[in-house]
Amino acid sequence: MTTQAPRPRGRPRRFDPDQAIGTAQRLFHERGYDAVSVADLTEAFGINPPSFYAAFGSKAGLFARTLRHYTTTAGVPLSDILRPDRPVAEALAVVLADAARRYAADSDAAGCLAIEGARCNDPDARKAARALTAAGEDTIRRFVAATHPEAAERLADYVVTVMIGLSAMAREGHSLDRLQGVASMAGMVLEEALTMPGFTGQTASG
Amino acid sequence: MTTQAPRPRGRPRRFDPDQAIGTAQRLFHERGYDAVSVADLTEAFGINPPSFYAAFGSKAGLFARTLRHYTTTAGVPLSDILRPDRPVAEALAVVLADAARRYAADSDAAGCLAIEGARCNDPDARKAARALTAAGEDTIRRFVAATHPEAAERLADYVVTVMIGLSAMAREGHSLDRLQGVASMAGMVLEEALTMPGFTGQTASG
DNA sequence: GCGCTTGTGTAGTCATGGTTACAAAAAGCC
DNA sequence: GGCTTTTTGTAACCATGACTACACAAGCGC
Repeated sequence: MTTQAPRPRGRPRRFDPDQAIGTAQRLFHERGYDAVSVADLTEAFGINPPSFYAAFGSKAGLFARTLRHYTTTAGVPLSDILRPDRPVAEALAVVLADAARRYAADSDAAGCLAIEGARCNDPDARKAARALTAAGEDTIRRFVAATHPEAAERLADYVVTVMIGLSAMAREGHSLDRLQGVASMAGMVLEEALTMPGFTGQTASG
Repeated sequence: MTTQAPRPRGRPRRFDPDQAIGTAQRLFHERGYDAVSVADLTEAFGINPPSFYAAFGSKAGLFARTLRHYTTTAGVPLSDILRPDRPVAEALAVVLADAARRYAADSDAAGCLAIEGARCNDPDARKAARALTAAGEDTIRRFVAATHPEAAERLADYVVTVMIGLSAMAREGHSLDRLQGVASMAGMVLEEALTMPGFTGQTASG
């Protein structure tokens, strides 16, 4: 239902940028940002470099658009899971379980596109990916802070750390079962950590 | 005290390979394998490419030697911590706490060289790094299996996942305090997971 | 000193990878 | 049908990066 105005004007495009973004998402997810070259992309799209740059500006630009599409499509739906009325520990456990499931769902495109993209070697692409992961971290922290302000940073740090680890383990080829095992183990500590008074980080200092 | 035999034979080296490995370790740890070029290395060593290749064979070869040096120098000493007579949960918690401390100790060289190296784009370098991380994972799994065979894989997966996450968080610049907070939180679940009967991975399947 | 061995310096090769100049093509507008 | 607009295809450019050919230098054994 993309409203398709009368007709743009000049020579019509020989390819569909939206469809290309889907192809790009698959390639970036399978091989990682750095390992996908512009040549790979143009070949997969069936176009030549000038069309690529006219449509997307740069490889990092395409990646930014791809990330936007990914979050609304295949990423962990944090805003849906972290409803304000939901028990905090339970909701966070669901986030971890959902991440495990999604990251291992497609063994050819394992892990989280944003988390993995945040570690690539291109500054622009990295920045785009980090913006997404930072937004996710903020969402988690604010969700916890609404009811447990003092535990928010710690719990958000923990959940994000485990998610990053899960994404890496998924990319190493670990099975869904093993990821789910880690996620469920990680979830067990959430309740306890919430109700722990004065838990401000020095418990392991001895 | 490196026994310095009579004299090697031909023209003497203008540089010390062992010292170069120390320099390489710093560079690789600071910037990551991919982001360090052979030109960077030769410049840092004060030599030219032919000397580099004569001494180390390839960039990945140097990295392999650097990793060996790293494990005996700055890596988490798993074999020392995971003594067979030690309570399992306590020992694993120490591993996590030690990782947090080490990964955040030097903000210019954050995270674990082996864990991060295992995600680089060069197949040979990746293989060398993965051999190390796999050995570490095996050490953890066998340590747990000695007393809790059924929990070994799950606990090893969990500890490794958190360590990978901690390394990533350290590289994002998170403070020592925050990493220690995550590590101590992650450590809280270990005891419970050990004593949980029939905990074989299906708890989150509903 | 002469040959042998080994390391060094100069100056490259070769591939890859992101990006672009330029002219031709394909449509709309009038 | 000409003018304008936008996209396309060919063919590059330019930088980087891993690696090497080759001749010379510097030590040892004799």
